[in-house]
Amino acid sequence: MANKEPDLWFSFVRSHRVLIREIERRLAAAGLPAYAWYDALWGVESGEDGTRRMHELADAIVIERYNLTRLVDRLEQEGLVTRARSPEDGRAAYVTITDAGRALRKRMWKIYETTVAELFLPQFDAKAQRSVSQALDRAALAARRSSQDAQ
Amino acid sequence: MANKEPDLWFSFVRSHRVLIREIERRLAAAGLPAYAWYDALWGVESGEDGTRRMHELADAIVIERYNLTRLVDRLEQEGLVTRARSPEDGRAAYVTITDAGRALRKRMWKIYETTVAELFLPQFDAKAQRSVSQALDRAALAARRSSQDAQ
DNA sequence: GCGATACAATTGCGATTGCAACTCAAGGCA
DNA sequence: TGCCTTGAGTTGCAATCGCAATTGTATCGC
Repeated sequence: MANKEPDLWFSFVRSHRVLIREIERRLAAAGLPAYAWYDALWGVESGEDGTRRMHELADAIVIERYNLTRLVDRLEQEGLVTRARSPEDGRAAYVTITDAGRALRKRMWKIYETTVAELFLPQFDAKAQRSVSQALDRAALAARRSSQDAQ
Repeated sequence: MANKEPDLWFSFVRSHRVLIREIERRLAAAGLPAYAWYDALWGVESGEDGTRRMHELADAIVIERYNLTRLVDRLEQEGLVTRARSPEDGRAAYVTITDAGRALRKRMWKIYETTVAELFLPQFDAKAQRSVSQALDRAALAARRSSQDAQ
């Protein structure tokens, strides 16, 4: 996949794809929606009163705004979230999770968590889990900074 | 993003998204094609005589076959690869990289490698790079096994 | 107060992806 | 040989994504 040293990087992208693919496969096999829905539902549910502003949510789950708009459209159509505009700031849009949304997220979480706990986490001991996750967070931060610097 | 312990997993997916996004941004800023093309070009180029069979390539770069068909369509249209069928096995299709394909891959690689070397790799020391990449490979293997077992 | 600028969210449209079905060739095996 | 199953690759169509506007609102400087 590369012609030099960064094996770690290629292990990173390859394992990511394979694992996501397997999670998607198990979710689909259980008749549940795609992985992206979980992220969005959790992003909403974890906000104050199960509510979040759109751009805050987009940032949290690392998804482009225009895609979030339409993802939330779909969630709303399924009755998993509701939308509201803010009286204070006319630009702001808020998303709130519904009971159905919470229930679905929980069902997805069972499969999602099992898969991660079975295939991914056991490959790291407790100490490594901490240090690797910190290293990845630093990388994410560096990347965010870099893209902001470039405007 | 989750409601329990697997912080490592969420750091993993978050950092992956942010990093890929930044790589895409830099490639686009340099007027180069998307990240996916790099993968495909490298997958072809790294084969014997710069040639690979379709399904072998799909497997190597972790992409679905039907998507590979169309990705190769686009690469072929741009003159970056050529296609050929096998005389021995009438089912097999071979892809071969062209000089233009090699040149483009090299140009992309400069940006790609710089980004990874700048934002990602420095977060891990040499020992960690080895052990983490092994852990990720084990996870990928486990996931592949799991999906095969399920047929 | 008013125009220029910045922000938040959305939308039109073309490109890409995912699923399921399909074509054609190989490999059993009765 | 003839039939059935499997394998490799592709395609039709619907869903989703990405880019470049667009709309509407807030804020800043004068």
